[in-house]
This record gives sequence, structure tokens and C-alpha cells, in this order.
Amino acid sequence: MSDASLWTALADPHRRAIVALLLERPRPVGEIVEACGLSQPSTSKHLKVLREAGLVRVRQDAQRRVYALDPAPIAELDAWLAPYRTLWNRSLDQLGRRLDETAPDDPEEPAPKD
Amino acid sequence: MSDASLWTALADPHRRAIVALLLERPRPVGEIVEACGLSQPSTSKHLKVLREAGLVRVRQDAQRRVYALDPAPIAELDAWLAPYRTLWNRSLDQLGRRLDETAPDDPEEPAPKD
DNA sequence: CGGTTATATGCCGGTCAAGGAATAAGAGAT
DNA sequence: ATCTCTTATTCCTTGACCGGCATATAACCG
Repeated sequence: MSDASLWTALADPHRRAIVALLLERPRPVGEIVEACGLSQPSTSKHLKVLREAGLVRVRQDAQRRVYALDPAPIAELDAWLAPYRTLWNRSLDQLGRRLDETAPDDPEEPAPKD
Repeated sequence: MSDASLWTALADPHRRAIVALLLERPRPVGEIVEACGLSQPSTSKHLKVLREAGLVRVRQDAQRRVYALDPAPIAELDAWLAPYRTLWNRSLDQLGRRLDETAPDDPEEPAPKD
């Protein structure tokens, strides 16, 4: 169930931005609204999608609702990725030496860009 | 560039099925059509999306076009996932300690940083 | 050349998601 | 109870995507 919604939840750049924000620390909705530059209703709807995908959970703090990442679906993604990771390791081994003259840039930085 | 389309490409279940098929081995379009039960045009369109996302590449073999996985975007996904992976490793660690609480060995639990 | 196979593309109709504006709902404070 | 603050939900419109159908393109073969 979260399988289907997980990918569609992360397909949206705004939602990935929200997830990246929550990676730093849990945040109330107001902070997320301000950070991602959307209207409050839109942000709330994105948060609903993320909630239903199981990616975030809410803690109520007075009138505020503090959202935090739930790591479980991330693990699910990682499990999905695992078979492909072995493939890519294999291919890097095969092609790495052959293409070393056509490598203009080396993707080394691990910072999430979106 | 493939950054934006990568997630949307994988958001579709049919396209994920195609990717899974190509994980086993490269395949011509006909095989993919038959395997995923869609019409040939639809399949071709999905393949186009995957191609534009950089997830697959084509090799021409007579009249056939053999599609194969391109491991690079998978690596990109993996890089995106990396920061979150440390997060859920932390959570798994917490869960393990909680399960071990029947044997209070060393209750030194570093408070959830940030 | 015409014919056959294999794949891609254009068009169309239905469905679904996204964003804004307005409004409702819930919690605190007075 | 009322007022305020914060968040969620509804309505509506627009735009994108998905699927099938028909057709175009391309490569091979006679």
C-alpha cells in the first residue's frame, strides 16, 4: 500500500524538498510553508500525501503540528534499490576503465540537490 | 536534467516493472510488450520516458531495438538516498536497543541529535 | 521495387494531480 | 463563549499523464 504511494509521493519536487527539510530536523507546518515557498493549503496537502505514504508522522504541540521523517519507507526504497545497486557496481567495474577518457565530470558529491 | 525526470519515470508501476524486467537481462521491445501486458505503443512510450530519464539505453539489432538498463541514474538515486539511510540506520539502532532492554547492559543512549 | 516485421509517433478521451482562494476545524488564551 | 493562531479541507480550474487506436518510420527480405 505504501508501495504504490511511496514513489508517487517522492515524485513531486516540492515533497522531496519537504523531506529534505525534515531530514535536518522536525518542523512545524509554518516553517515548512515558509521554506518551500508554497501556500499553506498546498503545503498541507503535500504533507497529507507524505503522511499517507508513511514518510512523515505528526506530533501535536499546542496549536502546532510538528512533522518528522519516518525512516521506515526509506528503508523500503533502499530494499528496492538493492538489486540495482549490485548491477551498477558490476557495470562500473566493467566500464570504468574503458571510459576514462570520456569522463568530463566525476559525480562525487553526495549532497542532495533537490 | 535527468534529475527531475528520474523520479517521475520511476513513479509509474509499469515503468518500474519494465526496469525490473531489464534487470534480469536486456530485452527487445516485443518481449517487454508481452511481459507487461500493455499495448505496443504504450510500452514504447514508457520506454521513451525511461530513455529520457537516462534509465535505459537502446542497442539496434536488425529491426529490433534491444533495451538495457543504464546503471548511472540508479547510482544517482542511491546518492540521494544516502543521507536518509544513515537516519534509518540510527532508528534501527534505537529499535535494537529497545529490544535489548530486557538485558540492561549499557543504557547509554545518545539523545536524538538535532 | 513492394512486402513484411519491429518500433515509434500523433491524436483523442478519460482520469488524476497540483495550485490558489475561501472556509472549516482544533487548540489556547482572555 | 469569543477571539486568535495554526493547520486541514473543500471547491474549482488548469494542466499533465495514461491508454488504445491508427499511422508513420525504419530495417530487413524477396
